[in-house]
Amino acid sequence: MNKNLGDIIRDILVACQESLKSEFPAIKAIPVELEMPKDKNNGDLSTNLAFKLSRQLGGNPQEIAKILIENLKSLAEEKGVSELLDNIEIKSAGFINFWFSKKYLYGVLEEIEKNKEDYGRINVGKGKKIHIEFVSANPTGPLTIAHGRQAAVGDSLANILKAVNYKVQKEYYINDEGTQIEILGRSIMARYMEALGMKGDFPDNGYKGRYIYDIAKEIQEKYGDKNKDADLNYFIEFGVKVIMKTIEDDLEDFNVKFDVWYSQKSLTQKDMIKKVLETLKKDGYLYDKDGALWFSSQNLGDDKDRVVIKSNGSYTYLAPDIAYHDDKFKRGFEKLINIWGPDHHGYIPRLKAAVKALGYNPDDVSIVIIQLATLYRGNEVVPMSTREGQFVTLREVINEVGRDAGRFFFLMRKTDSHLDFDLELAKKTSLDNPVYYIQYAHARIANILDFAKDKYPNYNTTADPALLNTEEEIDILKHIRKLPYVLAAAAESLEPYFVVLYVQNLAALFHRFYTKHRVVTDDEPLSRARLELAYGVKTVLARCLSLLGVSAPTNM
RNA sequence: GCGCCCGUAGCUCAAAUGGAUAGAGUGGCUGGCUUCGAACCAGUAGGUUGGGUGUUCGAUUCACCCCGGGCGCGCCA
Repeated sequence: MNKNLGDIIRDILVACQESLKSEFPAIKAIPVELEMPKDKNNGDLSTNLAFKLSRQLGGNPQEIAKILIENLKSLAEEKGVSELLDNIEIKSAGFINFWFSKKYLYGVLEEIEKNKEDYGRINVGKGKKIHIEFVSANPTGPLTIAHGRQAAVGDSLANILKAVNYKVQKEYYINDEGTQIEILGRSIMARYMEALGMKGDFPDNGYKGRYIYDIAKEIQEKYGDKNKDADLNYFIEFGVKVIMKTIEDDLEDFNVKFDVWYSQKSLTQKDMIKKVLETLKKDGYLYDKDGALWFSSQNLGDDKDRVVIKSNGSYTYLAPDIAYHDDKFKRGFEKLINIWGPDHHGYIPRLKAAVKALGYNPDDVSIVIIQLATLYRGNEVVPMSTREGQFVTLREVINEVGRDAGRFFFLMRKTDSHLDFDLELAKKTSLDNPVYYIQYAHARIANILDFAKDKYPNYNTTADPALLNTEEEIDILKHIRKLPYVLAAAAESLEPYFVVLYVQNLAALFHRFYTKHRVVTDDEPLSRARLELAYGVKTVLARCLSLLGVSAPTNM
C-alpha cells in the first residue's frame, strides 16, 4: 500500500508553511484541508490553506498563496511527484488548485489491473483494532425496518473501515436477561396455556404479536401439554432461542454477518457486572441514596446521576452496559463504534461518563445515531410498536423490494437524516430504483467485455491508455482515481453514504461515455484502451457495490 | 419545559464537515436505437436554501432568536 498522492501533497503543504517564516515569523503551522472541488474547472484537488493562514497572519490570501506555491513547486520536484501533477495554480483570490497529470490518471488502470477488487485501499486505519456494535435488538421480536437501516449502515461501515486498513470486528449484543425478556417469557407462557385451552395469565404490557402465538404453538406441537408446569425460565429460553434464530436468518438474508454474538447473560455468569461496579465504587464513583446505588455521572458530563442498582436489588440497563464496554476495551479494541437508534441519544453522556470513570478516553467511543426510517404504504404511515405487535419487519422489506434495493435504500441518506421509505412505491418503481441504474452499468460493461473477447483477446496486456483523450474518458479516469479519497472520507465521517454518491456518479459517467463513444470498433489500439477503461470502471463499480452489500450482476 | 434530528425545485433528496456559478433523481415538455444492453443519453422548465439577526475574505453549512415537523427526556430496556 503505497502512500497516495493526497497524503504526499498534504505533507508538502505542511512543510511549505515554513517558507512563510521570513515574512511572518509568528506563523503556527496548521493542519491542511484538501478537498475535491465540485466544479472540475477548479482542479482535481484543492486547498484553502492560504485563506486559513491569512486569518492567522492577517495578510492578503493571494499574497500568501503566491509564497506558498513557489516553495510548493520545488518541494514537489524534490519528492518526485511533480510528474504526477500537471499544474498547480492559484484561483479565486487564494485557492491553490492541483491538477492530476495524464500520467497519474493513466496509471490508475494499471493499479486496478494489479490490485483487482482491492484497488482503492488506503492506510487510514494503520491496522488499529476497531469494534463495531450494531443492531443488538432485544430478542423479544423480529427485526423491524429500523433495525434494517442500522444493519445496512453498520455492515457497510465495517466493510469501508476494513478497506481503509482497520482491523474490524462486528458484534451483536444479545440482551438475553432483564425485564423485557421476562415479559416475553410470560407472554409465551400465557399463549401456550391458551393453546392448551387453559386460562393464560397474559401480562398487561405483554408482546401481542402473531409470532408469540407461533412460538407457543411450536411448543405445543412438540411437547403437547407436558410443559404446562414448566417455569418461566423455560419459556424465556425457548423464546429467545427461536427469536434469535429468525434474527440471524433475517440478517444473513440481508447480507449481514456478525463476527461475535455477545450474550448479556455471560456478563452476569462471569460476575463481570459485580466486578466493574466494585471498581467504580473503589474509585469513588458510586454512592447509596433512597435504597438504590447511584453512579455519579453528572460530574462526568451527564445531566444527572444515574441508578445502577435499583432499590429492589436488580440492575438497571446501565450496569451491564458498563461492564460490556469495559470488556470491549479489555479485549484490546482501540476504537469503539456503537450504532444506535435516535431514542438512545440521551444515553450517550451516561455511557461516555462510565467510560471515563473506568479510565478510558471517551473520544475513543463513537456513537452513530441512525435516524428512523418512516415507513409508508402509499400515503399512509405504517405504525410501529413491538409491544402492540404492529410493525413492518425487515423480513417483509427483503421479500417486497429485495435485498439489493433494501440495502441501497437504507444507505441513500446520511445517517442523521430521516428516511422516507414507501413500500408501495419501492415495489412499483423498482425498475427506476437507483440501485438498478448502477447495476445496469455493471452488467452493460460485462456485456461489452464479453462481446469483445473474440475480437480483441488480452486487451489488458497491450492497451495504451494514452489514447484515452476525450472529455468523457478523462472524467472517468479522474473519478476512479478518487476512490481512495472517498473511502477515507467515508471512514472518517462514519458515513457509508459517501460511497453511494460516488458510485452513482461513476455509473452516470460511464453511461454518458457509452452513449457518446463506441468501445469496440475496427480501430484496434483505441478499442483495447477503451476496453481497459471499461474493465476499470466495472471493477470499481463492483468494489463499491460490495462495500454497500449490494450484488454486481453481469446480466439482469 | 429541556435535549437531539430535520426544514433546499411540484415530490424525494445532494452539496466532501465553512468554499468557487446551490446540484441529482422523479414528475412536465423536446429530441436520440439497422452498429458493443434505450433499465440508457442529451436538452428544457422549475430556487428569496422556513423567517430574521450575527460571526468573516466567503454561510445551505457555524452562533443566537422566532416559525413548522419528528424523536427522546424512568429506580424501563
